[in-house]
Amino acid sequence: MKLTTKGRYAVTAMMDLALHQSEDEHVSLKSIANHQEISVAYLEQIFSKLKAGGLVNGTRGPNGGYRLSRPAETISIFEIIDAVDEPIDVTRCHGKKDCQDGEVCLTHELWTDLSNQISSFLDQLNLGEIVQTERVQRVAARQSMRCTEAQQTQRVSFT
Amino acid sequence: MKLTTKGRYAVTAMMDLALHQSEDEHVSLKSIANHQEISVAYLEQIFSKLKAGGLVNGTRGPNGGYRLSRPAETISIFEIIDAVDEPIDVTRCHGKKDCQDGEVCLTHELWTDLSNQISSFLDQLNLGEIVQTERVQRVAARQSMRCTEAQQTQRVSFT
DNA sequence: ATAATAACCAAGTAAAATAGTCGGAAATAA
DNA sequence: TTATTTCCGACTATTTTACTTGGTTATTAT
Repeated sequence: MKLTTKGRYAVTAMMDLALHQSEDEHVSLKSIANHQEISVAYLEQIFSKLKAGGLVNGTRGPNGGYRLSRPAETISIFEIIDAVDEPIDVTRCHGKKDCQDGEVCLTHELWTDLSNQISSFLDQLNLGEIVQTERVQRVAARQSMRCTEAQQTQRVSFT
Repeated sequence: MKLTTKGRYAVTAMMDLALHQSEDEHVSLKSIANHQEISVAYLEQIFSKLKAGGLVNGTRGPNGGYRLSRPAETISIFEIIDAVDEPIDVTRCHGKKDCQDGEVCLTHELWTDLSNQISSFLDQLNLGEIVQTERVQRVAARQSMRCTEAQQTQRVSFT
């Protein structure tokens, strides 16, 4: 299967977006980088795919950044991972059923069943609900403290 | 996550074992290699792990080979993959909860939930049941034809 | 006894995938 | 016009995967 750091980062970043975007404000990759300890350069790569997948809109320039293209409740975790990683598919032939001599192999059905299982699980989870859970709120609170500290030390090192 | 060719081959090979072992006969890696198009050398590597995991017993010498260490109905797919691949675990910190600054990251719970989902799905599937499905029986029949052909050509090339 | 067969074992290796970085260009707000 | 930010393509080090190679040991049939 394909569930890599990139996919995890994508979901994390999208949660950060859902947590911090407000009516008229955009969230910059820099702030996400601060919160989540991911480099801006790598986030750029991830967001170019998220954008291509129609999940976010970006605006350039100062005070620019990204926002979700639609309400968090309508964005599933599956969509996010799907946009960023190769498709989730645990079969070897990628569903083509030509695993052995142009015909299905012994275990073909098993892997497609598993693929479906994983996909439907991730598909029923949406960003909005997850972001509202107590646990996520708690972690987010911790992160915004961290962020404030970071900005302070940064200010000190500049003067 | 970890679900690799090795894990797939392991499940395939175990199904082959379940299909072909009889009361007193062992199944050689060579015959599995013939059926499933996996090299004997690679199968050896896989079976050393399956053996270490207590899933199969091997006997050396002519007419030797492997057999399941217990009834196929009591062996789950999860056990097989677990024995051969690294553990199925989609979290980044491998369950240690120290993903970020020694504390859990935003998405930690999400990945553990997914891990559990996958594990329990694979755990409820057992070799015995799967091997008896019509689909598997059909593929197995095709493979034993293939095998007979192979043996015939082999015989020809020797004389 | 000996030859053949088959598991057992350790190490090495080529290719692919992953997880990033780097250097710049274009847009936009102050 | 300068700082900020997205946008874009290419490059690269590391890790993982998917094997192979070259042997050793146990067992059976002849």
